[in-house]
Amino acid sequence: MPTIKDVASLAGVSVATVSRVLNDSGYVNHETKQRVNDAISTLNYRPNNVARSLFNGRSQMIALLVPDIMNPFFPELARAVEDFTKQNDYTFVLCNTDDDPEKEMHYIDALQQKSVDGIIIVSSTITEKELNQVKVPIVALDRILSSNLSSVTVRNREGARHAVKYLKALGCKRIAHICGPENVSNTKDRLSGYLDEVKDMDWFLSSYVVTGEYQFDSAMAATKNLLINHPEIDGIFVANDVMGVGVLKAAQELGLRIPKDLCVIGFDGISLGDKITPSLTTIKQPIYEMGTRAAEILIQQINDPVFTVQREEFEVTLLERESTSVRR
Amino acid sequence: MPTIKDVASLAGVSVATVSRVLNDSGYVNHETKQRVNDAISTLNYRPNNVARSLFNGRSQMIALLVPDIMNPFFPELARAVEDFTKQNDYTFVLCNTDDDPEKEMHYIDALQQKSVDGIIIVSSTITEKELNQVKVPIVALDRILSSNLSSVTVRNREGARHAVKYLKALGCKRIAHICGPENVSNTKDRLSGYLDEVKDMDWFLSSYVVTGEYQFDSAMAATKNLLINHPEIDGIFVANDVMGVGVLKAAQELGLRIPKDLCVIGFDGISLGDKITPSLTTIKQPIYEMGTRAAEILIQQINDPVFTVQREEFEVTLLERESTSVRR
DNA sequence: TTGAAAGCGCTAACAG
DNA sequence: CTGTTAGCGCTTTCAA
Repeated sequence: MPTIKDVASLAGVSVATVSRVLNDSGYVNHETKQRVNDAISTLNYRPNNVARSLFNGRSQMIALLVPDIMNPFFPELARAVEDFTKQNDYTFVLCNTDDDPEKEMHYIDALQQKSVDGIIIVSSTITEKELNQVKVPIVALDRILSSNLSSVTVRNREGARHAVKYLKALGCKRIAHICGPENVSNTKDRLSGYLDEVKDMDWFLSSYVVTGEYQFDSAMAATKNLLINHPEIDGIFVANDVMGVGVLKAAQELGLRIPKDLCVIGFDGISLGDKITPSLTTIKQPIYEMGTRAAEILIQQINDPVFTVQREEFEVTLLERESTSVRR
Repeated sequence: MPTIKDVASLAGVSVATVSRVLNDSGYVNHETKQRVNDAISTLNYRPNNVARSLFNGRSQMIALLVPDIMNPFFPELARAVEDFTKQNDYTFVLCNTDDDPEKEMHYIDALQQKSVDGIIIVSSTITEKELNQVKVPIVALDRILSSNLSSVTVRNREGARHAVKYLKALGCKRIAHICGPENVSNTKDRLSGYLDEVKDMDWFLSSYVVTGEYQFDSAMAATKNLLINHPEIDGIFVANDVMGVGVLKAAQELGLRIPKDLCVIGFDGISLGDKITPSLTTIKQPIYEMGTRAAEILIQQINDPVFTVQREEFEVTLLERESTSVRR
């Protein structure tokens, strides 16, 4: 790998001059510039980013920490963040934390030791104390972590209410809810929205709420139990789409006809929902816009040291598909 | 952020000594070590990795470049690489290239400028010329890129033959193939395996092979066309599972009963195949083992400068599920 | 308009 | 056993 010195001696100038043309800073004679650029291309020189980072303390690198890379929601989110950060000349890296506080802190430490410029994080487990260890700008995505942290989320509670109202309008008489892990902020919000709509119904039972841990397998198992114990259930609001797919699978294995016997509505709007049969009706989040906005806020905070917490809450929309729509 | 100097002065020693305890190298008095460690913890000192990297030219970072993070195959692969690299004290980063040569080279450049220690790459588009730009150890995964590059792949041709033989054994009389993009090495191998088994059949038509570009949407569209033009088709071997899901969707939209009217078998063995109804029979790759092995080879090449190309080819297995098995 | 030199934080000789 | 010092490759004063 050639260094700036090699370029300098080939061009017959000092390293300072090379640095100037590299960064387009200060004065440099047009001809000299030419010579330097020639040297750069004949040597195929690339500035060493590590040295740059060491000097100015920044790395032009932004990281996204997600809890579960196998849930398609997060790759979709990652695409958005990647696109936006790339457009702004940052290197984007994606890290998977398993929602494990240790892995999370490990990544945060490692990234900071690499002078990462900023972090976008989807987390439920991180604590205020750990957050204080973070010296670089940080934005919470999808979940709210702390009141003094910028965040990008959606109107979870309203979305949940919308889902349940919709099931009612379809004629569902007994509506259950498969929720996420209880420590996740959006689990609580979506559950609240559900309860808003059903808690005063005469048919409501607290056993209509079961957890699926935001995982396919758990959701499938939980649904089978639920439907066996409560065959009267004719509608399920599921707190995310991956679990929604699990609910459909469980219902089909029990021989239920969707949506005739059971209506199912998810939450997220991942493309997987449209790939399966029957396709999954859902409350759609503007995933791409959310990722983009989080990246935008982060970059803004990186550039502007004045600390201003921004909280952005996106609207959600009902996306009607086969798991509810063809009911007759 | 405290530096090694701060630690040194707090502990009343030189930076060299601090460095020694940090790296556990050379002799250092037990008591001194204690003092240094105390200073480290009171300051909450973390060594600056950038400075380390600048000095020794390594970053303890390994990157995986994948063509499509939205295809669940790659997150599954990434999990494996992540786990293994992490166990070996590397920071793992995941980069999405879209199989776009420009994005690919952009990442490779950026990573090298960050002194990345090694790269695992899944690519179809990269050329020998670009490969020569890469100065760090590199391992090809899932696809073969060049004869002088280590690689981890599977027995694609044999797997494909196995798939087709299996369809025949089930009683399929007209078997089609949905293939991947033609520039991908495993597309060719899987196609060859298919042709091995069908090209001499009296029923075989070249129009039984159509491309699905390894994408859900393309595969779904291609399948509809295929089945409308060739209603006699009663079995399809699909070159990957994501397309397999698309084939099932297309067939169901056409009102075909699976597997009674049409048997479908995919290739990959991603967990998605088991989440849908009917679940997708497939030729299963040992995804986790492959990712692990690629990481292992890479780390070996990082540590051992002696250049030895390793080519590892894993066996595949038939995973029988509902898209073929309940045929009667 | 250009160059010399200091220093970003760390490690590894080399002395002592 | 410990300290001094020279860089790793780059950017940025400060002088010229």
